[in-house]
Parts: sequence; C-alpha cells; structure tokens
Amino acid sequence: MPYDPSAFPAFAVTVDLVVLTVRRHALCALAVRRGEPPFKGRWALPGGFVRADEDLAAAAARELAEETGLLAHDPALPAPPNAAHLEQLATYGDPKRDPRMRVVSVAHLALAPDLPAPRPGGDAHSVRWAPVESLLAQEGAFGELAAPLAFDHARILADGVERARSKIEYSSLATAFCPQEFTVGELRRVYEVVWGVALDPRNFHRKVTGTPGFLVPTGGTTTRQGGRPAQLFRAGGATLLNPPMLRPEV
Amino acid sequence: MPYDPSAFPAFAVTVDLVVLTVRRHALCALAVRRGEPPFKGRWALPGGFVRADEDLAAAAARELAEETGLLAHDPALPAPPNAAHLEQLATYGDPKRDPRMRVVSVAHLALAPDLPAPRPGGDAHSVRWAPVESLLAQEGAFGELAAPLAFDHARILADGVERARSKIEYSSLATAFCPQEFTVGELRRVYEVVWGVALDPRNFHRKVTGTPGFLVPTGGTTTRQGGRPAQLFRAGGATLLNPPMLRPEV
DNA sequence: TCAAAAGTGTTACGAATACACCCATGT
DNA sequence: ACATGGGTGTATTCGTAACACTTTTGA
Repeated sequence: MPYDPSAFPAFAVTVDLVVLTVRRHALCALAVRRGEPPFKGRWALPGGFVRADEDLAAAAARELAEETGLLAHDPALPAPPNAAHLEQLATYGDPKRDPRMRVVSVAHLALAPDLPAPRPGGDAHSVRWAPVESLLAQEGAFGELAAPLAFDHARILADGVERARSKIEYSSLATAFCPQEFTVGELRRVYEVVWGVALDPRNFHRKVTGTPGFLVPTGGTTTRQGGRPAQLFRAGGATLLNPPMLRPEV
Repeated sequence: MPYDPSAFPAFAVTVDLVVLTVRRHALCALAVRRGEPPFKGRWALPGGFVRADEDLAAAAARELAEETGLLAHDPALPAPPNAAHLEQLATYGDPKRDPRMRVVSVAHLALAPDLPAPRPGGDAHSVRWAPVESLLAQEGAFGELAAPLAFDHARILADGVERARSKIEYSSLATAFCPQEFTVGELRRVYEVVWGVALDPRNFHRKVTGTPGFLVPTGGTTTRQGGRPAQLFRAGGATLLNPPMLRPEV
C-alpha cells in the first residue's frame, strides 16, 4: 500500500529556547520582542521553525547561535570558550497555542555563563536579558499589570526554570553558568541565585571540593571578588553528583 | 502580512507510548507487531498520529486507552480502578527516523499495574507484554540475533525505562505499578524489579511507612503473598519523597 | 587597622545500614 | 513443627548543619 499523505494532518514544528544565565545577582532569561502579529510588540522566547532536513537538536543549536553567538557542545568534549549547555526540555502542542495554525513547539533549555557582550549578536531585532521573576510576574513593581509573554511562553519558561533548579541539585550543571575558570564562591552564588536561598560558604566549599570529579583546580588564583585570593577551578568530568547538593527547604 | 503556508515545512506528528508494568518479576513494556511496512512484522511501541484538533496529552491518553483500556488520570484526583500514570517523555525528530516522511514523535511514558487481562483489548492486531530486557537485547537467549524494535523505538524505550528508574527514587510513582490496595512487600518488589537490586525488607518497611503521605493504611490485611498477614495500603497524596529512596549502587 | 572573602576544625544530630529478633499465618 | 513473609529494635556509620576560628588580600 503506497504512502498516503492525506492520512495525517500537517503540523508546523518549531523550537523555542529557554536560555538562562546569572547576571547581577538575578536569574535571567533571553527574551526577544516580537515584530509581527500575533502578539506584536510583546516579549517572547527566541525560537523558530525547524527546517525540512534538520534534527531538533540542530535546530535548537542554530537558533541559539543566531541569537547569542553561543555554541552548544557535547558535554563529553572539552568546552570551547563560549559554550552553553543545551538539552531538550519538553514539547508543547495545544491546538490553540498559536492562533494562526497548528504548531508543535519542542522547547529546549540552554544554560550560559554571563556574556561579556550585553547586546547579543545576531539579528537586528530587540533582544534582552530579563530577570525571570519579572518575565513571569503578573504585575510590575508599581502594581500595574505586566504584559505576559507571548503564546504559552510563560509556561515554557517556568518549566525551564524549574528544570534548572532541580537539575543543579544532582548534576554538575551549575558550572554551565560560570566562566571557564571560576572560584568556589562564584559557583556558590550561582546556586544561591538559582535557588533563591543563602548557603553556608564553609560547608559549601567543603562539599564541592570534596566531591570527586566535580571541580579540578587550575593552580591559579584571583581576587576579583575581593578579600583573600581564591583558588580557580575548572569543571571536572563528573556530570552526576552523588550525594547531591541539598537544597534548603523554602 | 497574511499567513503564508509555504513559509514552513510540513511535519507529521505522532505520539509513541512506553507503557511499563511489573509482571512475573520482570519489568515489561507493551509492544505491538507491525502489520504494514516499513518494519512489517517487527515489534514496535504503540502509537499513532495526533489528530488535527487534539492536544498531545489527549492523543497519548487515547492511544493508551485503545491499546490497554487503561485510563490516564490527573494525579490530584482519586485514581479510578484501572488508572495509569501518564507523562510526556521526550520528542524524537531525526529527519531519517521514518523512511517514508518527516515524522516527529512525542513519546509518552505510562506506568500501569499488572493487568488482570493478559490480552489487552482494542484492535485485533498482535499486542503483548514483553520484558524490556528482551526488547532491548541485541541477541536472544541462544545467542542468535534478535530483531530490534522498529524505527528508533529501542532508544525511546531505553529512555523511558531510565526515566522510570530514576523517578521512583524521589517520587511516589512506584505505586503506579501496584493495584489500588497493596502491601509494603508488593511495593518493595516493584522497586527490586525496576532497579534490578535486592532491598532489605526491614529497612524498606520502616522507610516507606515512615514517610508522611506516601502510604495510608486501609485497615485491611491480606495473606496473598503467604506468611504473616500484611497490612494493606493505598497511595497517599504525597508525590515527592523527601528524603528520597536510595538506589543501591550497581 | 579594618572589612571582606577564603578556607579549616570541631561538635551535634539525623538518616541509612546491617542484622538480631519476634509475630502470625498456611501446610 | 516448620517454612514463609511481616514487622520491630538497636548499634554503627556516614554525611550534613551549625558555628568558632584562622588566613590573605585591598582600602
């Protein structure tokens, strides 16, 4: 029996990106301003159509590079200078999620270090890092109604943030928020910002330096945070932390 | 600017199901025999096209009901008699995964108690529960080459099994493998089969009965496992286990 | 000299392990 | 009587939490 194209409905497939970073003591996500309807003028997650002969992961990596210049990389290989962690998050396919047509979006989660260029390269349209708290807030700082993200992107962003929060517990993913070389204190501030808690610096230090394969010392030191010089580390090969980092209860 | 259908490639979207259960001391998955090319005669995961106006979760629940008669249910509500846990697993979209056309499959994971009817209802085509070990094995019991699952279904099944293995650590999901009322020993055998390890019955008992909200006693007892009568329990409202069940290292 | 951040030592407590032991049924 | 699985008690061990204390810089 020959293949019958009329036997199934046609869908558009997109990738949407939750790109997270830690900037100025806040967890921030990349947002783009929409220049076309629907939701024209509203903020949205970066994303775009998957091409006809393109894998989902390749489409996500392409969009990430277009918006930020960041490279997705195989975690088994040594990370290039501006590498980001990229993984599939979840897929959103409510029939009404896009008013124009039936679109299934495969959301991806990317974790990036704080970028030196505050204005990400790529297209000329408006792009910014925004604290996830403000992107998800129902009201602004003065009680006025905030414009929510376009489509179902608030839901997608919330799912991505939740994934990041839980995943740094039992994996070494928090290092994806740090530059190639970083101090224990900088890594601790990542945990504190992502979880929104304060951690004991002394117990944290013992824990992360005592977990084999998590951190490898580079030999260098830095005083960029002030105070006594701190050892510099690089992410080790370990991906799973056992026992995990314990998140203090809210 | 009007919507231009030629601006994006058309995809087919399917849902595939990893339906797991514990039967006769083995972790088993539901497999269907393909009656059409490609991969005609080979075993595959159940699944099918998402309809034009159907949500992804609804499509997965429909396929699950068609193949097994099981109902997916909101975990917040009390479970009907033949309810199964259903959640989205991951999405697979390699351009070459289906030789006929571009198909993106949103895989779902379902966990079900051992069904009283060994022959699941629904379509007339061949359906069976098979140990995941044999479905994923490269060779059969006598060293002969085993026919692998169709498409990329071996990968999907492996991902689903891995998800189930890790998720019963920190959630109460293992109860989804048990009937409505079950004993601590029956729950322990679920963990032992899914993880492939032996657990200390005494420490396990203390742990699960001591975790608030995990199990609620029904008052009844049973001797269906032999030995001293065992208390019957029902799944409690808790979904997250803190502290988690600890999986012994392999 | 002082503030600030890094790093070490020590005690207390809570949870998991290992295992001795008792309980209640079917055969 | 005895095998079988259910269930409790207890010592040991391991990891974390809490916090006193020292180290090394910049201002």
